[in-house]
Amino acid sequence: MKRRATIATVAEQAGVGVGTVSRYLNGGYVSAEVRTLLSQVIAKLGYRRSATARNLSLGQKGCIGVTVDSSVDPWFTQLLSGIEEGLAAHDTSLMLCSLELRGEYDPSPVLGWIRDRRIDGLIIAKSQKRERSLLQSAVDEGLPTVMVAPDEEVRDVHVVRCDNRAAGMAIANHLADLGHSRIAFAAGPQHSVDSKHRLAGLREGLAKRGIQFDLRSVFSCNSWEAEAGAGFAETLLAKPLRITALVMANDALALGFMRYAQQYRVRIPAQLSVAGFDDVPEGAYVWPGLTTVAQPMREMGNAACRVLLETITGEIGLQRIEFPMELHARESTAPPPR
Amino acid sequence: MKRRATIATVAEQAGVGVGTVSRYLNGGYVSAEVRTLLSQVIAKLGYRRSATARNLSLGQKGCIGVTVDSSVDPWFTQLLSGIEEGLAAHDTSLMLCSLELRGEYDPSPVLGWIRDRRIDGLIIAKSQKRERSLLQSAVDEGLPTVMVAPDEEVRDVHVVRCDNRAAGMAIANHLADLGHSRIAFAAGPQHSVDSKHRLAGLREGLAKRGIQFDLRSVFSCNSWEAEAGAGFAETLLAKPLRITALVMANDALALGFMRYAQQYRVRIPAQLSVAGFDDVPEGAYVWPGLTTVAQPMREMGNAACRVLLETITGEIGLQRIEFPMELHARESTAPPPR
DNA sequence: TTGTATGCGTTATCAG
DNA sequence: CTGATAACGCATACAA
Repeated sequence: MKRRATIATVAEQAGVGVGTVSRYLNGGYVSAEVRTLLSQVIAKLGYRRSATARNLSLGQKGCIGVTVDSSVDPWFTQLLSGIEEGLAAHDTSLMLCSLELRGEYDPSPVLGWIRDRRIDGLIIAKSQKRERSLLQSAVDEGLPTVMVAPDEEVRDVHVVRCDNRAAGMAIANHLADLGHSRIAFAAGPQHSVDSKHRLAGLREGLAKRGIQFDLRSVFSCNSWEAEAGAGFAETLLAKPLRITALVMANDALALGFMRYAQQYRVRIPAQLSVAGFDDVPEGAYVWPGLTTVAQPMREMGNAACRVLLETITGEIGLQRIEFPMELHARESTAPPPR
Repeated sequence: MKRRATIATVAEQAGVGVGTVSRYLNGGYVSAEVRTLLSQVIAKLGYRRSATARNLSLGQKGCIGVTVDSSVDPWFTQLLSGIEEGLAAHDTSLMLCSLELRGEYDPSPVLGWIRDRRIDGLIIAKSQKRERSLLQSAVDEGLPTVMVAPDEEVRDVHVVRCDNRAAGMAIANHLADLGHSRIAFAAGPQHSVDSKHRLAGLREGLAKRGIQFDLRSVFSCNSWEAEAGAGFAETLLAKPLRITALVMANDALALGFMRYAQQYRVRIPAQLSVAGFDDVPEGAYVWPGLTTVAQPMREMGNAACRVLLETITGEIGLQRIEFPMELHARESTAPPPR
């Protein structure tokens, strides 16, 4: 098996200098005759330029990193598609790393990316408190970084997120329109600002409609996972229902809740309306379909990508992009029982 | 902002040669005193070695590619976790690329990886006929490749897959045990060998139990997607039900079917038992929970990774690993109505 | 054990 | 427009 052709091989075969070949490859000055000659030689040799060598010479990496708690998360998966779309036609690859594997949190691979400068930029999805060290490293190293839907307040890096407060208000209006007045909210993780904003929006929206909503109607699942939603259902449904509508802090919780509720013969939405946030795909593939407020995940991924690439090439100021969320009313909400 | 430290900087500061520093970094011969000296200098300078330069010198890339139709697929997502686990502690990164974005099939990014030798190895998940060109390129370039659950017969590269025929038989026995005798099967894409094997196993299993199963009981969805399952439900349920149990070629189809069926008040499993294949997470989070035959996706990912890494370093013969699938009986199957 | 010199494949600089 | 030549940062024979 003979050695792979390099730029030098091409130059030699064509009887020109390597500089000329390089210029040809990158679209610089080169005479028409040499141009056709080179295209032939390259085709004959099957030459491909080495991305590694090119990146070394250019001082870049040719890829960005994307990290998230778990790549199994359907929300993230949608975002990822958006990022991939944004990357298409940009000759930049995507490196992926889950922070939590087999239940163990280990950010060291990503720290490795950052320290060893393996990536030109970094997208951190859905970060929480524990991602602070990661963020700090990225900032310290001056690595272009964008956070998507961070679940904390963040400065120093680009942020792409949604208006969770408005989303809460959208749900409030939807439930008020249906005629509900006895409504409860089940929160996510304790320190989640997303959960807090969604609740705040809900309260504000209900207040505007003249519906009172006291703190005894606020429960907590302490998690974003479906299991927790099912667990909450177990405790809530153990006692007689005092509410006609339940707002879960996200879709996963809502789906977990519905699964448990249906198992125990609670009729949704006849007895109880249920709503969530995010609009993960499963919500549309259960019965009844889950009413929710959608995050435009793909658009967010696109935006994150665009901002990151622009930061890598030129300089642009710190971006803070906020997308609206959109109510998707399906079958899990209906007028309350009389 | 001063220039980044290189191996030369370290060597100079420590008053040794670059070779020594390199050896220190890679665990070669170096005296104890120099060793401690270097560790101090490196810490003080905050030196990190460049992955790019190292890879250029070593003639490797330090990362593998993973590709699939769509990274949104929950089946793939589980596999991906397994791959990530297998990669952990191997100082190898993972590049990801979906073949189909916005509904357009475009393998060129992956072809770019292969031709430009951007990756040390490639994992192709769930490949179909249209991935043949990709596979061919990989083989031509001599790139270590493993296919996971290919939906065709494949030679020339490593294969990690499941025993779909046995899975079909497992479903057959399960339904026979419950007392079903009027059973139908809804196939996936036309040329899918997985779908064919699952059907073959089902028929064989039923035959062994003395249950007849004619070709009029075989339908086709021509797809693996939930929408198709719902579409199939629409046509099947338009006529009076002649069957008591339905086996869908995979979980996504089954979930789509169930969603539609429940919407139109078909009681599952009271009127009709439904089963699928794969065991995607959603199957456990709908009501009734979906009876299915599980693929051990994480283990498959691990195996694919291990085989690939071994192929990259040493030479190992062509592997063909087959995992058993495992019946997960949940609530969507029950004895037939009397 | 250690230091030197060379190679890895490109790009960029700068005289021709 | 073109062709040497110097980076790019590291690994590794080979000589010391």
